[in-house]
Amino acid sequence: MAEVRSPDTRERILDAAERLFMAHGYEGTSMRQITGEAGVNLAAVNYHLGSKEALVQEVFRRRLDWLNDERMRVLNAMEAEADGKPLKPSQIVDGFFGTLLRMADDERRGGITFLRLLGRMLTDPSEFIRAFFAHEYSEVIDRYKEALFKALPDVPKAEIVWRFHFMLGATSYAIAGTDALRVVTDWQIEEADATDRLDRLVPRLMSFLLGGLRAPLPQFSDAEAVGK
Amino acid sequence: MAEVRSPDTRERILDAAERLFMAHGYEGTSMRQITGEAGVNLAAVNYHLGSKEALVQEVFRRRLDWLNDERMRVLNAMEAEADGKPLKPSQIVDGFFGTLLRMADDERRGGITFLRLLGRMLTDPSEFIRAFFAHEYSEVIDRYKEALFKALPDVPKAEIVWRFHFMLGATSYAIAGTDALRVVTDWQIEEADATDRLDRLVPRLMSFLLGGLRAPLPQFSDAEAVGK
DNA sequence: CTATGATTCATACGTTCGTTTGAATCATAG
DNA sequence: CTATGATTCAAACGAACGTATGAATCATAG
Repeated sequence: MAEVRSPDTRERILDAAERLFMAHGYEGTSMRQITGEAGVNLAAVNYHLGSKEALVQEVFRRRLDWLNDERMRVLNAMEAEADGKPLKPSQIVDGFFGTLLRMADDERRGGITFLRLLGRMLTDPSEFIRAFFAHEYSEVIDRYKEALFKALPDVPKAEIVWRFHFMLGATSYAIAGTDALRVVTDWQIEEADATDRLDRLVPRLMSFLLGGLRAPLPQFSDAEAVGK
Repeated sequence: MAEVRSPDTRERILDAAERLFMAHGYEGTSMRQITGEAGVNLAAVNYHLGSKEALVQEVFRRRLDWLNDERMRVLNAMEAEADGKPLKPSQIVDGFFGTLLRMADDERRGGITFLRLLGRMLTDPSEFIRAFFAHEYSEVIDRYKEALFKALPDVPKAEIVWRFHFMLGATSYAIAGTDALRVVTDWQIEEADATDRLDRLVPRLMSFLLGGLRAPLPQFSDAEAVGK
């Protein structure tokens, strides 16, 4: 009885799917494109993965399992070192977002391709993709929120949850890097290389996130009188 | 010779497409779904709009034209009032993002449905959609960036451009409102109504954006220390 | 009224989609 | 060697896709 050994066909499918889903989205990528780019037979996806839905879930799972384990490991280590005292907000933000962003330099973990894929898919409309993320992320999100509650005891919990949401948005949009609105313009030479660009992004994004997290609490104008 | 009168068929198609693109994305929505929901014949889309690509562009154009005109109008009014002096960053942020967010209450402008559609589509991978946004937005983006440069003369321009990018990301993710990671949890009662939720979001988001915009400049680890 | 052009309609075209099938090929155990 | 199960392969399936066609229907001008 031969055992389920599965050569690199499966991995080549996942790699090709990762690239193509990043470039064209889930619905915009066909099985024929994937198997063509991977250099395998069309039927190989259904044989090794089962279906297109199972494929995209596996594309994320093989990266997110490591990422969220690492986030947990980092948080546990920081909390052990702090010995019961609250962590600094910057530590927590770095543990969650910094750990993600450092994946860009690690080609074994998908590198920048996976980061951009994740940034785009977090707002993907497909119901089963949203449900998958919610399940995959709930534990680590809860732990980091608790750490922030403890680090910022004077800020209402609801406020922290909102700001966590905003930080996620700024990060996922930044790493998606679509430049949909061509925000980065001519006189910014750069655009050298995607990885290189991310090196310069990370410290800037972290400053922005911390600035937003520690911003003064909003003033609610009575009767919702708009602004100003 | 009868003139091109076009009853409300065209509008009903655009309304249905707006809802369905918001819920299922561009590639995930079929012409048959759209015409079914609109209660019109399948061929009506190609007759009134030409093609699916032209349809989605018109869905955005009928809202974005007004939005970006309004943003221009607000900025011009503020600058006229300031009489050459720099504006306050909070004014500029409110002019750009506040004007967008206030569309949520204006059902004639698409309301929250259009806001969520826009938030999701800004990271859509389709090439022609990105090109469309870049063209549609470039003028107003440039004007607001210039206003920020003037308002924050001590901050390097590149830094402001990055932070504009981050603000866009936080905003589009927030209004997309997918809750992909179920950030808003149980003990937050709410979830009453989508519009109601947005009322509470706006002041919080504005505080966050301003906090991020005015955050201390990032410290670059030596080697390649870029700006500052 | 009739005539004209705008709009709607049922239907079909050709293509591409995700998936399945069954035979061919490969690797390994006995 | 043969036997067995894992893997690959070419081919096809039915369904759904975006689009096009030409006749029917409608509104209005003369």
